[in-house]
Amino acid sequence: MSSLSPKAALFAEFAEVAKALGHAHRLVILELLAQRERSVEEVATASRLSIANASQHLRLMRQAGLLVSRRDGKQILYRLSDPAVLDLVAALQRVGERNVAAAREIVGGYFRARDSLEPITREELTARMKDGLVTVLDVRPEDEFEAGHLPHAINTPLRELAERLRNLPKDREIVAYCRGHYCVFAFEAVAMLRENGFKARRLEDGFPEWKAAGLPVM
Amino acid sequence: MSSLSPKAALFAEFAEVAKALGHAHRLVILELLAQRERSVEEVATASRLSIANASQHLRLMRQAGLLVSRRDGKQILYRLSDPAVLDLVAALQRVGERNVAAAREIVGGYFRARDSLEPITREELTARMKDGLVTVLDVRPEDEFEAGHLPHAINTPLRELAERLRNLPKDREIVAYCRGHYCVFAFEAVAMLRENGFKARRLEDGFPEWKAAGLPVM
DNA sequence: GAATTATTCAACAAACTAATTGAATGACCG
DNA sequence: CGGTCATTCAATTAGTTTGTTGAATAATTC
Repeated sequence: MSSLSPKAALFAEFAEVAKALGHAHRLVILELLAQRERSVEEVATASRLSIANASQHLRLMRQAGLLVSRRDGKQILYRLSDPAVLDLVAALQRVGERNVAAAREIVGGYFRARDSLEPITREELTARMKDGLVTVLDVRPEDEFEAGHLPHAINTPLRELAERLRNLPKDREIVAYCRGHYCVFAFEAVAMLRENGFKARRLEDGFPEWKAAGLPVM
Repeated sequence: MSSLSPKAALFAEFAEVAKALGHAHRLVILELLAQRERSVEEVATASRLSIANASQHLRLMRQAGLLVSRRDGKQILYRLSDPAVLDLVAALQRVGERNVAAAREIVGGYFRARDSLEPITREELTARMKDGLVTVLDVRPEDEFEAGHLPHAINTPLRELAERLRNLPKDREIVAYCRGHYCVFAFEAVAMLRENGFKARRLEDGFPEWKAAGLPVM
């Protein structure tokens, strides 16, 4: 590295960051950590990896500057190093969605089908919340909800949604959100709600993007 | 791929895009193609790779959706598939610069030293150009200048700058630009100009970003 | 249609990456 | 201070990526 020209060295560093994004498991881990700080074990469990394997992926992303870690008692907690990491992942997903033929097919075949119903933007939702016109539904797991959520949001993890439908208003519009743009929970929730006669829409992306945009969180 | 859940398949596709960015040579090639469409041979020559090697990197990036190619007579010409690719590379560089300790050192040691002089933003430059207050200097190679440049810009490749200093105005501010944020030409040009008593500054980034921002080009 | 030119393909060795296993480390708790 | 728990390290294996070489392909020109 030291023998390279400054520019070549810099580009080599940028390439390291890109490499750290270049694995599906690591993108899954990034989405998990975008919700909240987690221990190695939590990451491993949530992403269905062995502890040692998760630890290795986490170390690699920390070395690339995507994550930072801190010790809390026996545990090591990891989180995103910077909101700019979210922007990077968003840019990656935008290019991926736009340009990759295979991804386009997947998006077309699964996500788009569940989304003929236009998603609502953060701006729109903010306006409607101010007017008290919507019920906001957070369909992420409870622990992620606890770590931060939209103001006045109701938490109902997807698995429990069917049983709790009676608690939701039929007359008001419901806006569901989850982890991010490609999180399936919100798609599924909207589909289920509509099948049961609710007025439901999906927020265009998830909690991390809302928080990163500087909008109020609880 | 077909056996994966839709979300896992999508994340695997995003990972492919990231992998395609994960090599210093490919980032160099992307910077070259951000200036203008080029043939395989031109890319190979400019990036100092063998033809077969350059061809392989280009194919890989095309498969990932970063590039598109077309045939023109005997040659195959490659270009960026979409302006979103520029955003992605910019996001990557931002994270790289912010988070990677090694990169920070390089940036500190080389780029920052040459840039105590604040760079000028696109907005500022647009305003000053309107008032006719600046001379705009394009220090990229001639072929890249020919393919597109800022309005009223003067092209003086860095190698020829020393000989052509007499042709530049001492009383007006000179703003130099080149390929992008991490292109060394503009840094070097500003340093040389200042050593010779000119009022010189650097544009914050390069021609591709200017064009992508929808500003006028010639 | 044969020769020329530009690019890609195929095969290979070297280097690197991913996942697994089990051992080592380091902080906490009784 | 010894035991326990969470994480990391080290070693291994299998698989992937990189760059090189030379042959194959595809369009053009003579």
